[in-house]
Order: sequence, then C-alpha cells, then structure tokens
Amino acid sequence: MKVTIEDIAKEANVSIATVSRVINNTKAVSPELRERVHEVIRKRNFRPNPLAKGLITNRTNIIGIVVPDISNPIFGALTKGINNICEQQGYTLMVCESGGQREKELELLEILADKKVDGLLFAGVDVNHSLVKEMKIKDYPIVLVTQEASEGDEEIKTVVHDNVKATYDAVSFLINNGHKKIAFIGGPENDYSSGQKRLKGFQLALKENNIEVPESYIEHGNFTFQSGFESMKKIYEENSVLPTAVMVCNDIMAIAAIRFLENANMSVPHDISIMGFDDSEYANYFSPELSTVRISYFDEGVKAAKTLFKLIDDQYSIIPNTQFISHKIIRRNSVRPIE
Amino acid sequence: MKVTIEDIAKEANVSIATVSRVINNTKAVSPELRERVHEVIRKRNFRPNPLAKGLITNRTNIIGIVVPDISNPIFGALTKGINNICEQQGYTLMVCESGGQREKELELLEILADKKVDGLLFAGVDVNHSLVKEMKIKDYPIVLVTQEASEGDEEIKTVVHDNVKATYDAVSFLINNGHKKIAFIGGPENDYSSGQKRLKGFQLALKENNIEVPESYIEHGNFTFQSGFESMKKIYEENSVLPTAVMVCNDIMAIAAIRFLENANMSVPHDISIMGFDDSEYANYFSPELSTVRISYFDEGVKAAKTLFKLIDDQYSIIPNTQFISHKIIRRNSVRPIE
DNA sequence: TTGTAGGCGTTATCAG
DNA sequence: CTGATAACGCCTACAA
Repeated sequence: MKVTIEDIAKEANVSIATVSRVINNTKAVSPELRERVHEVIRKRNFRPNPLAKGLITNRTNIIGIVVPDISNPIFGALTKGINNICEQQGYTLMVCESGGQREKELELLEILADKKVDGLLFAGVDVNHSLVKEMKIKDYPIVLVTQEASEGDEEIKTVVHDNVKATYDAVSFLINNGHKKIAFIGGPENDYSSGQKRLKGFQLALKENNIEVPESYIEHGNFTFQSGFESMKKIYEENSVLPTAVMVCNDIMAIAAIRFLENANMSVPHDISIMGFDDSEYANYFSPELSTVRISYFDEGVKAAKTLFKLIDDQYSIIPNTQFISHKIIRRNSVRPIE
Repeated sequence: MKVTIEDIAKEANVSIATVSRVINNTKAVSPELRERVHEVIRKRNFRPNPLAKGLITNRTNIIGIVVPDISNPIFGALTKGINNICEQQGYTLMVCESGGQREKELELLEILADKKVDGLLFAGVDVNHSLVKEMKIKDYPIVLVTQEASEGDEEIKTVVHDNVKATYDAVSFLINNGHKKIAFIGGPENDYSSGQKRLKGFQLALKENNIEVPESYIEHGNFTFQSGFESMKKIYEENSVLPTAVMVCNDIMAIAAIRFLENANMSVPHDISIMGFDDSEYANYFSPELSTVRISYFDEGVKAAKTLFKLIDDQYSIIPNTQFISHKIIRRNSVRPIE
C-alpha cells in the first residue's frame, strides 16, 4: 500500500540516491533519468515520509505558535496572518494555547521542542527575564509577537505594535478635540504590553499637555465586557467631576462603558466621549460607531512570520531587535470635539 | 548537546531496549533498573525524538484541523474546544485554513497525509460526494464537524448542531410570539449546512403552522454585515407589506439588519422583530440585545475531538454516524410578542 | 552523473 | 527480565 523511495527506485531502474536527488533537486541528474523518475513518482503517487526525512535533516517544516486564547479574534487574526506566510513557504502551523499562564507557557516551550518545530511565534502576556532565558536555550528560533519582553532583554527578535505610541496618539486625539478631563480604563497591571505600556502612553500624552488627572480617573479592567462596565461604573460613581472623555484600552470594554453610561442616562458622545482600542470587526457595527485605534493583527502576524523565516534561513541574519507595526486613529461617532 | 536513548543506556549501564521499555512502560523491568534509568533520564533531561519514534510506530500524536477561516470567532471557539481535548490526550494540533475552497480542501487533505497526522477534524462548506470519496481513501481517520456531508453519504462520522431543527425552533419561537409575517435572511445557497439546512428549518416551521410567505421575503446573504444590510434593505424596499419579524441566520447579519431598519426609521423590536443565530460573544452587547439561537461551537469541538480519538483508538468502535450538539433559543430584546 | 552503504533515533522481535 | 539487532524511510558522503 504505502510506497517508499525504494519502490520508486526499483520501478525506475535507478538507485534510491538518484530518486532522492530528483526529489530534492540537490544535485545534477541527467534529464533522461530525471524524467523517468518523475514519471514513476507521479504514477505511484509517491510522497516522501517527512519523519524519515526530518530524522536526518533535523527539519520538520512545522512552525509553532503559542497564544493565550485562540478563540479571541485578535489572536485569530494574528494566526491567520502567520498561517498566510507559512503556507507560501510550504510550512504548516501548530497552534498551542497558554491561557496566559507562565507555567503553561514554559510547558509548551518543552512540548514544541519535542515536536521538533523549526521555529516558534510566541504571543505572551508577561515575557519576563526567566522566560526569555528559557527561550534562549531552546534550539529553535523564536520571535515574540504582540508582546515584547518585559525586562529589557533585547535578546529575542520581536514584532509588536507600539502600545505606548498608539495610546499616546489616541489620547492626543482626544486632547486635540478639546478634551482635558480624560479618564482611563486599561488592561491588567500584570499585562506588560497591553496593560502597562498603554497606561504609559496615556500618561505621556497628558504630561506633554500639562494635564493632570485624579487617581480616581484610572481603572484597570481585564479586557472583558464585564470589567469595562464595572470600571466605567466606578469612575462614574466615585468622581464628583466627571471626565469628558474616556480612553478605553480595548473595544469590548469601550462598548461596555457606553452601555453603562446609557443606563446612567448619559449620552455618548454628547455627554462623554469614548475612545476604543483595536478596531475589532464589530467596532464599526455598534451605535454609536466606535472611534478607536486600529491595530492590524493580521499584518503583525505576517511580519512576525516573515521575520521568523529569515531567522530559520539564517540564524545570524541582520534583523532589528524590535519591529513595529503601524497603527491608525479611526474617527467615528463615539468621540466628539468640545468647546 | 543532544542526548539520545543510547547515551542514557550507556550512562545507566543498561541496553537501549531497557531504556525504551521504561520510557514506554511496555514490558516489565526490574524496579532497580527502572529507577536507575529514570534517574539518568531526569538528570540528562532526555526527551525521545518523536520523529524516530513515529517512523516506527506510525504515530505522530498530531491531529489536524481544517477550517475555512481561523480568524472567524466561530472557528476560534471550535478550535479551542478541540484543542482542549487534544491537550488532555497529549496530542498537539495542526491548524489549516481552506478559505472554504474545495480545491484547497483537497490539497490540505494531501498535505496532512504527508504530515502523518493521526487524525483530522474537518469543517467544510460543502462536503460533497467527491470530497467524501477522497477522505475515505486517506489512511487517517476523519470526522466532519460543523458541516455534514451534503450528498447523503453516511460514511464519515459527523458532529454537528442540527441546523434544520435550530432554525425550526427559532422560527417557531417567533410564531409562538404571534408573528405570522416572517422574512428570512439566510446564508449562501451553496453552503450546505448553514445555508440550505437553515432555510429548510424555516420553511418547515412555516408549513407546520400553515403560514405562507412571498418569495420576496427570502434573501441570501453571505454572513457578512454588508450582506445582511443589503438583504434587509431589499426586503424593506421590495415588499408593500412588511414582515413583523425576520429570521436572520447569523448574528452579524442580524445586527446589520437592525442598523438598516434604524436608518429607515423603523424601531426594533417595536416595528419589526429580529432573530439572530449563533449567540456570538457580542450578541449580548448590542442594543437592542439580540434574541438568537445559541450554538456552542466549543462543545461541538469537544465532542468532535472525543469522537476522533475514539476512532483513533479503535477504528471499528461503535459510534453513531451523526451526533448532534444541542442548541438553545435565547430571548433577549430584539424580538417582541405581538397581538 | 550515478550507485553503495552508513546513519538519523527509536521500537519491536528475537534469543538468552 | 534483559540485551542484540533488524527494521522504519530517507539523505548524503564516498566511490565508481
């Protein structure tokens, strides 16, 4: 039933070495033989066993990806971008979920080593030094995507969007539209890129415009509707002077904030403007349509994958330590100019 | 650098056969030796090379999944459910995207055969007879998920939600709430399960209640916002008597329909009720909150994966040809009782 | 240009 | 219970 290289060799009346050569185009073979071999290969529908091949070449043509949650559309888009490049490179993608847990991430690093992946795209939550250390000793190349290392290691190639700059731009947008009393609903404090960096961007924009804001204007959610709702509620209830705008660090929390405000008989954007983050598919479909900052996770995946393949091709190729994917401020109807 | 079974054998002063035995628990080994071997394995951090192993056992502990689009949250949830089971079985997941194209699906069937996956979960768009035939000759087990075969083959195990029944129930829900003039916005006509079957469920419910509906009440979208908007527009513009309710075959098109109606100064649910399908994450966050039918794609993935593993364990195990995942009608605010 | 043969790291089949 | 040793299917010096 299953046909091996030997069968082909016999049937084509050549050595298996020759067959191997025509398959891999690895050395000159006379046109005549080449044709004969091809003929038989086609006829018998022969496909070389990648296990046997991998055993020798130490290559599997598989690359791994670890994401916190594959059902999150953000990581869906990221994965799609990655897969796009993989396909055209003849690679295939192994997907693993970490749940955002360091323990699990470490375990996956092992498992993927076992599987002999040729490389790994890693989307973490807090890639600290010990995790980086673990990555360095793995014998397959790794590129961080979506989240840079949190402890200043420049040791692993990274492809991210600029969270600081993106949030800075978004808040500047609010300021440029006349807002001075700006609240903030961010991500978890232990989330390095999407939590801490976005907060930093917020603070930076305020500072640069000499705007001060009370502590009670700042809340941390965890990117869920529920947490966005609660955060907005807290800001609403615990401030005698309400903000005129809120920078919310993802779209779903932004929607939640809007829902809360509606319940409280506040109108968005008339009374309060809301700025989202991500420009997820649905941002456009809510009413009011959400002003937000567009991040293309697909593009991020594409660039990360390309970078990884460069690394696979040549471990020492010259690549910037960190590459940024551009973002864009999208004006829709949840933010209005004031004054 | 890389340690093999032979190194372990040497260092533990046993034969490689013995090492293999303790690793795989395949035959009795004296406790003494077993301990010694374990010790060395731990010390040297030895992990057997799965390629070499696979070469002999013909097992890779990899299963494949093909979906039309991994960035679609529906398939994200499905994948998550599948991955859940894979993990606890010590398997790892290879994800492929077909774009819903038969050509590509066929190609992936080949590629995954090459990769020597131990099994495959297949989410197609129109799994016709020729595709099924191709699947039958593959030497790894396959289970269909999300979409059954379209040409009455009962040859491949299948796990789906009951599209006919689900839509039937949803439309019955509308009828029970007093609606008689019910329009329908469905999926593509070439989409077997999600297109044709849902239409069938719609027609069935009408028929059973002796309700007739003009041709112009029925539109086909392609599950995008845009197509939902257009379909609703067409129904609105081309009927002198408007429906009191519309059954829309996914949530995003349902939202689009609502947006169109709002633009047309119609109120949902006051003037027209809208019923969605899927209960996607956001269905709850729109206003009005969407009445819909809940499908758990996660559960579907779980059951499909379990089924596949049964098949992998025992090719001839007794499994129903088609297993159904239950659905549930969710009442929210986009549908109101009339009369 | 072509063929022979050794080896990749395991498991499985024999003897002992 | 333990140990040689032949596969598994392919690539790649090395020789011819």
